[in-house]
Amino acid sequence: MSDLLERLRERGWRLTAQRRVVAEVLDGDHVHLTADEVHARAARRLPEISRATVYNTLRELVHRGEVLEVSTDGRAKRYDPNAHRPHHHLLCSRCGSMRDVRPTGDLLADLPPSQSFGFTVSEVEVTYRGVCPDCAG
Amino acid sequence: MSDLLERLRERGWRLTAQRRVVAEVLDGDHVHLTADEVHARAARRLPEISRATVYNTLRELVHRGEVLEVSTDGRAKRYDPNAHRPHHHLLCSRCGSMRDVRPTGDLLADLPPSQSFGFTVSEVEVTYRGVCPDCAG
DNA sequence: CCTTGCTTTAGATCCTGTCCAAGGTAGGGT
DNA sequence: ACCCTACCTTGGACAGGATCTAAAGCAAGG
Ligand SMILES: [Mn+2]
Ligand SMILES: [Mn+2]
Ligand SMILES: [Zn+2]
Ligand SMILES: [Zn+2]
Repeated sequence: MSDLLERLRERGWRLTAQRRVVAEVLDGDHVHLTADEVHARAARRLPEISRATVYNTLRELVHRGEVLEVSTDGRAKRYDPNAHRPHHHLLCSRCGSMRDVRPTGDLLADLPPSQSFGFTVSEVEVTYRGVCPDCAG
Repeated sequence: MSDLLERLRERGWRLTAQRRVVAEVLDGDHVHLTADEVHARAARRLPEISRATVYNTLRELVHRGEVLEVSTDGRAKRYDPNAHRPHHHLLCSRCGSMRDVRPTGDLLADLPPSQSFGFTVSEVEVTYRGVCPDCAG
C-alpha cells in the first residue's frame, strides 16, 4: 500500500502518520472492516488517532476510488481496499463474514432494456447471502 | 391487502387500527417507503399513531415475509409490499427513487462453485444504480 | 362483560456518521 | 535549517435512523 500513499502524495495529499496507519490497516485480501474496526486497529499503532480522522481518511480514500465502501443492511459500512478489480460479495447470514466473489455472467447485461424504465444504469452491486463453512456445523 | 390482515389474524395477530392503517399505506406497486414516510401517511388517517408502532409493525411484517426490507446505502431503509414475487431494484443515485426490476439471467447460477468458498448460498440481492429519467435533464 | 396478555405510546437511549472550532504540523519557500 | 500557512487532526457536540422501556390501553376468548 506504500505505492498508494506515494500516488496520493503526488496528487497533493499530505502524508501524515494517521493516514499512513489507516492505509496499513487496510492492507490485505478479503479485508472488509468497519470504520470503528479500522479505528481500533489503527489505535494500536497510534493511540491518539481520533475516530473523526479515520472517518475523514476513509471518506477520501473512497472518493479517490482507492477503497470501496460496502453497505451491509442496517449495520456499519465496511471498507474494502480491493477497489481496482471490480467484484461482488458473499456474506454469511450468521457471523457476518465476507468474501470477495466474481460472478461469471455480465450482470449489467442481465437487465434488459425493457426493465430499465428509462434509467441510465451505470453500476450493479450484488450480494450473495448464505452460511459460511465455519458456521455450517 | 385485507386478505393479508385476515391471514395474519388467523395466525394469532391481533387486529388493531394501527396495524390496519400501516397495511393500507403499504398497498400498491413500486411502493418503497421509509419508516418515517409510512408513519407520516398513516398519521393522516390515524393521527395518534406512534413511530414506535410503525417500526414494530414493519419489523413484524418483514419477519413474517409479507414485506421486504430494502437497505439503501447510508439512508433510511425502505419497505416494499411486493414480497411474494422475488425481484431486484433499480435505484436513482440522485433522487433515491426506486423501481422493481426482474433481470433475465439466473443470478444465483452466475456464481460458479469455485467462487462459493464453501458457503451454502441461498439468496442473491442485486441493486442497479443509475440516473432516473426525471433526474436525467 | 371481564380478564389477561398482547399492543401502543412517549421518551430515553443507542449506533453510525458528520460537523465544528481550536490547536497542530507537513512540506514548499527562503 | 527555519518559517509560514494552508491543510490536517482532535474531542466533543450534533443529527438521523432505529430500538428499548415501563406504563397505560385494548382485542378478543371465555
Ligand atoms: Mn470486497
Ligand atoms: Mn421492490
Ligand atoms: Zn459464518
Ligand atoms: Zn432520480
